[in-house]
Amino acid sequence: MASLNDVARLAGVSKSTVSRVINQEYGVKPATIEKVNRAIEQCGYVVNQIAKDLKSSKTNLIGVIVPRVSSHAMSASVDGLSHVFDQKGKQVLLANTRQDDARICHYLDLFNQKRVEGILLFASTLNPTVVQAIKRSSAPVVVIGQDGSPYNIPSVIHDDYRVGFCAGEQLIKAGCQQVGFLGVQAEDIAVDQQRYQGLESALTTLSQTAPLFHYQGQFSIQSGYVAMTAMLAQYPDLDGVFCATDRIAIGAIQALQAQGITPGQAVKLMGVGDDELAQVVSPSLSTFNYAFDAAGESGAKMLLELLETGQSHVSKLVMGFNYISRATCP
Amino acid sequence: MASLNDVARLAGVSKSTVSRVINQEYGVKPATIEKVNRAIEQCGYVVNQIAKDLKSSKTNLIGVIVPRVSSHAMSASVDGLSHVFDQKGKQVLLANTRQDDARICHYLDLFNQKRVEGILLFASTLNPTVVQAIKRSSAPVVVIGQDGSPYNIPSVIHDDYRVGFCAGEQLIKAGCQQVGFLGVQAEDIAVDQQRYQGLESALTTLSQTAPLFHYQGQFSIQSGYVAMTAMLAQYPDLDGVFCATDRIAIGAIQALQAQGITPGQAVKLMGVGDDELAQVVSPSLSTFNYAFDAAGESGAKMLLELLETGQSHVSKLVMGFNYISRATCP
DNA sequence: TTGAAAGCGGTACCAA
DNA sequence: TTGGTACCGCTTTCAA
Repeated sequence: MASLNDVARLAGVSKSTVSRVINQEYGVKPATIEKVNRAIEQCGYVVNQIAKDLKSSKTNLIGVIVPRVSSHAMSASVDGLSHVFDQKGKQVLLANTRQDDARICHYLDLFNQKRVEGILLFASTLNPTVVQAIKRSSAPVVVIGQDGSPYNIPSVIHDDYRVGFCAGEQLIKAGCQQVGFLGVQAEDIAVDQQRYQGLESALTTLSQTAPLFHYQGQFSIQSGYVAMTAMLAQYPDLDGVFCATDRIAIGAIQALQAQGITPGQAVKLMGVGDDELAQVVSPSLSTFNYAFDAAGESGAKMLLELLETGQSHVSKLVMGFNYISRATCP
Repeated sequence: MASLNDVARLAGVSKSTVSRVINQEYGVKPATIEKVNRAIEQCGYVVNQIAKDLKSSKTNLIGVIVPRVSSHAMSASVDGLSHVFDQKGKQVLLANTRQDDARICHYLDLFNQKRVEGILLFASTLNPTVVQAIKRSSAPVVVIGQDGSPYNIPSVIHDDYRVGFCAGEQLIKAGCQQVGFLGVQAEDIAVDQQRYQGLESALTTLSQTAPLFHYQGQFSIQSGYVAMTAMLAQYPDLDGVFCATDRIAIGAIQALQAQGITPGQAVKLMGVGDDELAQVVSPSLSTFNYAFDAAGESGAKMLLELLETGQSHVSKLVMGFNYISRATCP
């Protein structure tokens, strides 16, 4: 592949001159420009950004680590953030951990070697190993989805505790007295712990009851189905279920229907995330709108501010939400 | 940020020696290794992969261009391909055109400057400008989703014509006699043209009729709704609709229901893609299973083979599909 | 207006 | 076993 040197030789000028022409610098004789451009054309020269990056120690690269991309939350977030970075001329290096948290550290290190300017980490857990890896990263890291502020890590989170509380409120308002929670792994503070605690708080505060159960499954329709089936057997009297995600809720709906129960009547339920699925499923699923694209954008902007000013004024950004009432909890 | 030189000075040895220690090369005195490692620790040295990349002219970088990531097809494909690249130690540089085809060329050029080793392009159109940009790319390009073989561009495609034909077959078998097509922009050969032509061929061959209409809208539920509403007004007698994607079909279902028509009875319909939505919507949507994750993987493997052997034995890979019969076309 | 040379942070060959 | 040095491809003084 042709280099500056090749072009220079071909045009019969020096490297410096070619460099000047390429970067449209001031003070090159038009005739020389012409000569050089012909040479560039002739040998199909393409700038070597690697060499430039090395020389300037600037890569315009942003690392993004995700647990997977095929979920409403992830794909919307990635669309959001990529737009922001795009406008700033930053390129996105994408790493997919496939839900294997151990790989987070691996990618954090790899990204630092590649000299990314900053890293956006979509975390489902924030264990000590990960925190440590973040701490030793030279590139600033913004965490999305979990609260890193206790470790002084700038984060964008959803208002998970309050969502749980609202869910409790709504279920109580709808007349539920036996309410359970379908969550995920305990390590997921945001999705499992916070949402559960919010619910618990609402139930104790507003109706002097405690959640009937706290099931911990996976992020899938399948898992929601299994969970709901099991809980239904164990607590035949339950009349309200708060599901940590819409997909889990969809599984729960299917499980209820399999038992001849119409969701929204004897048993009310709701999910979180406003996945397109929620609008489409029948009966339609009451849920909370989480602005995932905005969260991605916000994380990106936060990181950019961190890069530009050396520090961000916001150390923790809590995204709001809206309750969307549909058929499963009218 | 500390460099080899800094470490060398700190350890009182030469760059070469530090390099040897870092790369665990053979023939360094244990005491020296110890010294160097202490120095590395002390100044927090991190390998500069940019410098290595320049020296070795090898980046381990793969460029991936997508029109957007928040769709079932895209997100599943990206999950698939990232797994394959991961295993080979390749990193993914992700570009999001946001459905703006003009940006494809921009990214192709940018990626070449960044010296990616290869490019995976998810295309919704393959216009002459794009073809030209692909041709001048030094990094090999594999196209996914559109057939580039006429231009001698290796591609992974879905069997769009045959899907259209099968859809026609199924609708006819279900008794439909007035069948229309809800497509997308004409530039999308695969999704709009091929699927339509397959349908047309089935109808003319098997029932000596022609499609009632060929509507061209967008890739969204909303657009499907609008389209179905309009077509229903124009062709009140229609009894079968083939939708280019599941999301369009979902919109169509909602439009039918808004008119008091039960999809699957007087009007049968089916989509393409086996989006999770199709399983969840009510009545459930008959569709064709496209293995998007496998398509992503295949594209990745094809590209890797191209990189390793200099040329691929496969120049066009056609992915199969399965018909999934559900309530909208029993 | 142009060229020579140093340097970004590594690797690799040759000498010592 | 170690160090010196050239070089990867580009930018950027400094001189000419």
